[in-house]
Amino acid sequence: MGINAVFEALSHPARRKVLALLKQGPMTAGELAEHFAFSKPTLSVHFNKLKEAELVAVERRGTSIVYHLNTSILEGALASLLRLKENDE
Amino acid sequence: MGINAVFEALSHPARRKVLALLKQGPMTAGELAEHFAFSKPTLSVHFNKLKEAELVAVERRGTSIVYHLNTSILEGALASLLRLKENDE
DNA sequence: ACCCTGATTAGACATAACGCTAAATAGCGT
DNA sequence: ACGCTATTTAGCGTTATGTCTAATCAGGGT
Repeated sequence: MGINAVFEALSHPARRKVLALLKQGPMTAGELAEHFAFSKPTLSVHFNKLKEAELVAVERRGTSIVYHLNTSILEGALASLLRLKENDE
Repeated sequence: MGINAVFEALSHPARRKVLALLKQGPMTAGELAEHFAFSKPTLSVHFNKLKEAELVAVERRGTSIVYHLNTSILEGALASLLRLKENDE
């Protein structure tokens, strides 16, 4: 888990697009789905990978499920990439 | 290709480790291989994905092949992640 | 030309990813 | 309890990934 799951999750364009949409604010699974041509079950699997990587957090609201972006995990990935580029150490 | 190939390439721990090793300076395929338990053919496939993503550049030197880190592509990935986190747009 | 060393390609295999449709689940309202 | 809506899980087929061993290619030296 951890950083591996994060990079794995980031490696699919649809999942990065989900993150980009969630940057604007929380959205339900259905609202997110409107932005894709994929079936909802397919998207559900993508959501799940983002959740496993903790890139998104989930909140149930009535019959809907709201996804939130978790920026702190994104910062972890960012830091990891920075470490590959920087001169220190 | 482009950014997708870059994130794909980054999604495997061995490939990120290759990049980390190359950060210290260029290395031959054989030198890189000493740091892994994988067979050389397996590593060769990983090198190839890094090359396709242009995260590394290749230079033949006699009978050896020297791999160099390409930091500019890393910056592209960094910029892409930053765009997912920042407030502007 | 031959051989040695370094590296990749070919072939095989197991596992996982990705997409779908159809079925199951969870919560709300009546 | 029933039905409605929102979402996920199950099952399936196809394609891609990751690993290996064995074979091949490329360059240099004798």
